[in-house]
Amino acid sequence: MFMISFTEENYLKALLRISFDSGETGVGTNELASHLGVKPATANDMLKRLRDKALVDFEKYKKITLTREGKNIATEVIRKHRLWETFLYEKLEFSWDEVHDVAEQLEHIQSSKLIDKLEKFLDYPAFDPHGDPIPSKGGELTKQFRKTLLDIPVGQLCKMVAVKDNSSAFLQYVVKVGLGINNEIYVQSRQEYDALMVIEVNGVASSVSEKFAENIYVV
Amino acid sequence: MFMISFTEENYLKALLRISFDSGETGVGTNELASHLGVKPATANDMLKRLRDKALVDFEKYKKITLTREGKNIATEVIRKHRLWETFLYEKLEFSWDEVHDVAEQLEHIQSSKLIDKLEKFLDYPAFDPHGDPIPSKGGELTKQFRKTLLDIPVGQLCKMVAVKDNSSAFLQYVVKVGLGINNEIYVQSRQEYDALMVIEVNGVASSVSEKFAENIYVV
DNA sequence: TAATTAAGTTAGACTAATCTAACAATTTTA
DNA sequence: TAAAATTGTTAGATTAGTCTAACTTAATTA
Repeated sequence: MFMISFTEENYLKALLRISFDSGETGVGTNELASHLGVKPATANDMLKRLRDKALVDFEKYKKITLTREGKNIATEVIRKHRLWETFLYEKLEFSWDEVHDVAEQLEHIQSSKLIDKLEKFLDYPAFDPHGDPIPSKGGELTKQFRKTLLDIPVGQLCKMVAVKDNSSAFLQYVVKVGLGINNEIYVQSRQEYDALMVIEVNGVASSVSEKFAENIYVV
Repeated sequence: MFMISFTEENYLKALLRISFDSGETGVGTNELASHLGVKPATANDMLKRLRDKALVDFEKYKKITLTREGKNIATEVIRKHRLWETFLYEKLEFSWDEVHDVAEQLEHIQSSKLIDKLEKFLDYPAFDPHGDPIPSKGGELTKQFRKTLLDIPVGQLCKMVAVKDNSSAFLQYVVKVGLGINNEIYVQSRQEYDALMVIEVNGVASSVSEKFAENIYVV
């Protein structure tokens, strides 16, 4: 098996995440490029290299899909990412919004022994600190149907189980509203015009935007 | 402060290690190149870049030294390396000879918060699993005068405190002889001709070469 | 359906890190 | 001290990953 670089791993991971989030198999070049913060031309070059390595499939001007091997690698990277996040949160006392950026680096450490031992040390966790499922060794990224706060009607109570956006900026905002995993949220009202919502968490009411609401997963 | 790459960090670390081990301040290009497994020309190119960044000092055809800033970065990399080794050994149950290679990757993770929290989690260890001292935050690599097994006269008892060579190959050999940190060694005999020694560890006698003996630190 | 806009690709260039081969300076030694 | 050996440097090339600018194809819409 040939060497796979740090950068290639990031492309594969992005492809899996995008297709997973959108629910569609194929991913576009521009979509991928903007997700990775590179220019479409750059992504196009890399995609050709990944195709040569049989990690992605696509025809000129058509959507991109991961091959089985590409998907396996991407899943493994996500597995590592989420295990490291769990380690940082549970063992090193990192806060919820700090774990992502460091895990972005740690996920690329090459040592299957390391990740297996880490998993054991953490006692085989099923979810990371953001509520996302951790794939098992050689496993799949499980598709769980999830509602967002946007789907909850006015007057209903729900419970936050995970977040979609893992950026530090968003998570700090979530903390500021008084929210965390497993907190209950009561939907007080919603504006027709711009979907601005008033929610109540632990007795404190806050206004949140549509963009905010669609990044909060609830049950 | 400008960005410092993975590779640059390795060059700085190598410069510190070589000058530390040899006891001399200046390091030669060939010496550095062979330590890193690259060609002298490659090392020379990199050294010019490091000089531009004010991390090393040297004049054409002269020995290379680290600047204060270069030394600080190198020391920090070594600090990270040794803390990660301690983590792998103590928390993840890695064996003594397995920790080095993984720590070579982990030492380049950029997050001062991570390394401070890791140090706290490990309860501020002073030595890594190979017996080498862990520099404190912002500290120096302490020069400890150390004798090797080669310095012990026939008929004398000593105690192994550390190893010089951290390669997996060497460490596996050490384990095979029945040696570990803090084990007592009795020097039974030594050949004049090639310095071949017979040592006794826990009642078991073994023959070891000069090369082996000079990589074992004792008190 | 033809024109416009969006999406995707190509060509050519740049930087970092590496190499080989040739050359220059320094050190050793006969 | 002159020749040989060692050590260090330069020039020119290569690869991965990125860019800009120009171009092509596909999708949308008037």
